[in-house]
Amino acid sequence: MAEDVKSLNFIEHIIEEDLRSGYAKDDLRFRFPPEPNGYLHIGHASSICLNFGLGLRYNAPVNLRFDDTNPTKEEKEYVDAIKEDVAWLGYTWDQECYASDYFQQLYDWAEELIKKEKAYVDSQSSEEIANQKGTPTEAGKESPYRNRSVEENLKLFEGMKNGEFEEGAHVLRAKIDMASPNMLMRDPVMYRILHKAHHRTNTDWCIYPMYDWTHGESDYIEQVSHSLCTLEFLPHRELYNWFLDQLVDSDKLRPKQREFARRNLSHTVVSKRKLLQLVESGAVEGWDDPRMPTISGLRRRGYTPESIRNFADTIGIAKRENVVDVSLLEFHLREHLNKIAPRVMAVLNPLKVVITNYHEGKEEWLDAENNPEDESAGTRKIPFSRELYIEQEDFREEANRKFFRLKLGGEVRLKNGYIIKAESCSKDSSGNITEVQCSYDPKSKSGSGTEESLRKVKGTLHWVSVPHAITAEVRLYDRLFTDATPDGHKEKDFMEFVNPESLTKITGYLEPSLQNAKVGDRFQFQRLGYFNVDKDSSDEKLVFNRTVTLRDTWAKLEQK
RNA sequence: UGGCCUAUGGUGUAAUUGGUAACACAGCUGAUUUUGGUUCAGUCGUUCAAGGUUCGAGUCCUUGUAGGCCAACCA
Repeated sequence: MAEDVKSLNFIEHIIEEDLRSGYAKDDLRFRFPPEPNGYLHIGHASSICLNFGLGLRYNAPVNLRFDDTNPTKEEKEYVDAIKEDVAWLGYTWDQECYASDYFQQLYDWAEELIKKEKAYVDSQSSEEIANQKGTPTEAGKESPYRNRSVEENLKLFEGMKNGEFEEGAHVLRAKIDMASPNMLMRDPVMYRILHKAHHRTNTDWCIYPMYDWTHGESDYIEQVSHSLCTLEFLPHRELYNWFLDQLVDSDKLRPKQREFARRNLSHTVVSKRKLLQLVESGAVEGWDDPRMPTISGLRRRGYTPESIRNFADTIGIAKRENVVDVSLLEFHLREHLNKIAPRVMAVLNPLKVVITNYHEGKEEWLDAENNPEDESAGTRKIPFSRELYIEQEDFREEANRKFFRLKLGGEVRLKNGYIIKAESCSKDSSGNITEVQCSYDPKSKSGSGTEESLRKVKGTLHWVSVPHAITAEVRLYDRLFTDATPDGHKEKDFMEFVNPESLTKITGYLEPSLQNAKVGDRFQFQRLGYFNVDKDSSDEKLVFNRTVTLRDTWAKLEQK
């Protein structure tokens, strides 16, 4: 513990300070409060990791609370997806809560506020109320209904609850201060009438509480100690506290709200609205499209929960605006996949190689290491024969010394196999290379221990045996946006930056051991990248997603 | 032109609360390597500006500047 050198973020400093000033460690409790109106994305992951990370750090419970106060947008489908995503990230919540479970308590408290003349029923239209609100630089005007009697307010409020009025006929407002410099304090709406069925309470209620009236009170009911939200809620804190002031019991814990900056990721967007737009416009195929920065998209793409948690941990949390480079996410992804992904060979852009001095019809099963980073992963057998596929870009008729791959007259090692030498090549009528004829050194077999096998050859290529290869659809993903900050341009819509080449589907040739790969299985296709089996796979057809390429210093050299 | 928040390498985050500005990524060199992967070694580069307090300021004060948030019966 004393060796824990990890520095604290500002939230942890606040908690440590609270602890020092007498806060009992057992009183610590956190919550992750999603609204079930969409899918979770990488930005939420940061918040999830923050709250659940705090729970782990202080051994404190963390509730999963659905902020379900708006039946017009919320659905059970989203509740289920959110639970799946949080669990997949590896976290266990203490209680599964719903703001809708507190509707009765909230209603009772609202009546108390009316009795204390801290709330009133306003019967104006939303336009009228908006017009009276004033602006940030000028005070608002008081509603003509502001001073209704307690009795009348009580009666009207009950009528609202009982469904006696049309939507929009009345609202319940807190009576605070129409001249406050904080617009949120200008008699905010607490309840509106909505004749809509709710995903949990069905038609029990036809009035629904607003966010501000619900959130802090839910925290209080659950005795959440630190209620963490994003920066745009900072002005809400005054109102959060005002509501608590009206009803907090001094022998109960009083929650405190603190705000942090939402995390933005380069080359993507993290906003439910924009994500929805991508789905509805057909730019992607759904919420879990592997190009989406949703948790479900990242999962399908092949990301591991560990990599996302490490990423969240590294970027930390603060109060300033930020755009985290996606390469940091990819670093953590590769770091983890490098440790766990079995290596296999697959050729994506095949070029046939014929080993002219290898017997026709002969085949050998060679030993191949499954993961050089993990000895316990063991070895497997891969077939070798006279006809092989290598990558087109691994052969050139001529090339300089920097090109470590196959060229005419040059030698190269076939991974786990033999050293071969390119003797000649064939071309089609338009000059494209169609086949390379090579000779092999029979004594150079990998692992045989012979002098020849130990020879240093600069290049090593991956390959598959033509007669043994199986095929699969391989989906190559590139960044969804061509710009680092697609939604950071005032005069251009983010949709203009959608990368038209973010998905390429090709046929790949794979070593036969992949025949039995299961949906979700992750592999490193050697020298190419990490791939996983997509859920679109069937018994007849394998589909692989490219999760991320390997780091490629050769590609960088070539660009120069 | 009201109120509030923020400002540290290219990016993100730290700095024992006033005491040598550091960590990770990215970049660049080189070594190792049967993956141009991994690993290892090295390297580049930072406190928004101007004043002030102080022996000493990223940290405190003043004034600027820049960016963000706030006028939904959304959350």
